[in-house]
Amino acid sequence: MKKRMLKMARTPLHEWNLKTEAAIALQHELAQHIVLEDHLGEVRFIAGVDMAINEEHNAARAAVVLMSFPELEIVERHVYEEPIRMPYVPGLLSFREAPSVIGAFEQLRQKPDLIMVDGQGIAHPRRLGIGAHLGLWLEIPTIGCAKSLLTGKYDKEKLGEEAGSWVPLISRKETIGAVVRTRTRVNPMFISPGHLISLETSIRYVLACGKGYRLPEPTRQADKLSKDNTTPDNTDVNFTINYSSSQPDTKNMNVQVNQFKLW
DNA sequence: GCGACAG
DNA sequence: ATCTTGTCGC
Repeated sequence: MKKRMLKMARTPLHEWNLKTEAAIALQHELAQHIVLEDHLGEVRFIAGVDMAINEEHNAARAAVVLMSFPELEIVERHVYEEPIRMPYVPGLLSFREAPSVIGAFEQLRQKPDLIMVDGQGIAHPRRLGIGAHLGLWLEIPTIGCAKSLLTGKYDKEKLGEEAGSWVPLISRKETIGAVVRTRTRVNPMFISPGHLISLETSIRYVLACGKGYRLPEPTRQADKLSKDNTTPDNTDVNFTINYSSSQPDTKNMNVQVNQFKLW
């Protein structure tokens, strides 16, 4: 029997296997469609996504964890693995990671109201970091939560040491995000709206998802799931492997597990 | 021309 | 991203 999952099946926005020049041109084009006003309804479910790479096995593993809000309890967990498609190129991260993340998202039963992505939102050279790109593709509000800076400047002196303090991230005279102290005396996070959300609201949700760690809980859980080879928890993990990303439905195995270690 | 450069 | 031991601080 087949499992029901979200059918986001519609005409694909675009191809993913593009040459550098085409990818850059596409980012400029897509950035024009980003909406930075809040288009959120009641937020009951927030998803966190992250990736892990295993060069040795040429495997890319994407993880998505759906959590209830504001309780922040795990509702669903999915891991999607496939061959690595592209090398990492600063500014073109989404072309390497988004396809896998989308594969993981297609396993979700419950559609999230908000997504926290590991990487930049619009705080990107062409204003289309992976957070913004995923928001456009999925048509769901997204927030970019990066652990380091890609582009932009900020007043390091004015950033307080206490959790909750933040300063704007500026680029070309414009505010493209915020440098947020998510934990006292710990390196800040670089937050920027992805799509269908404002910067103020983005910061609000990131702080509301804080559990005393540097990473907001949804992202932290996804990070753990993509890296850990075992999951000694209560909730099961849906593990899907696509052995041929070039031919999506050729070989695909999907299993429920609570213990896994494929590398 | 010279650096900087998410994960 | 991944590698990789001990160690400083609340």
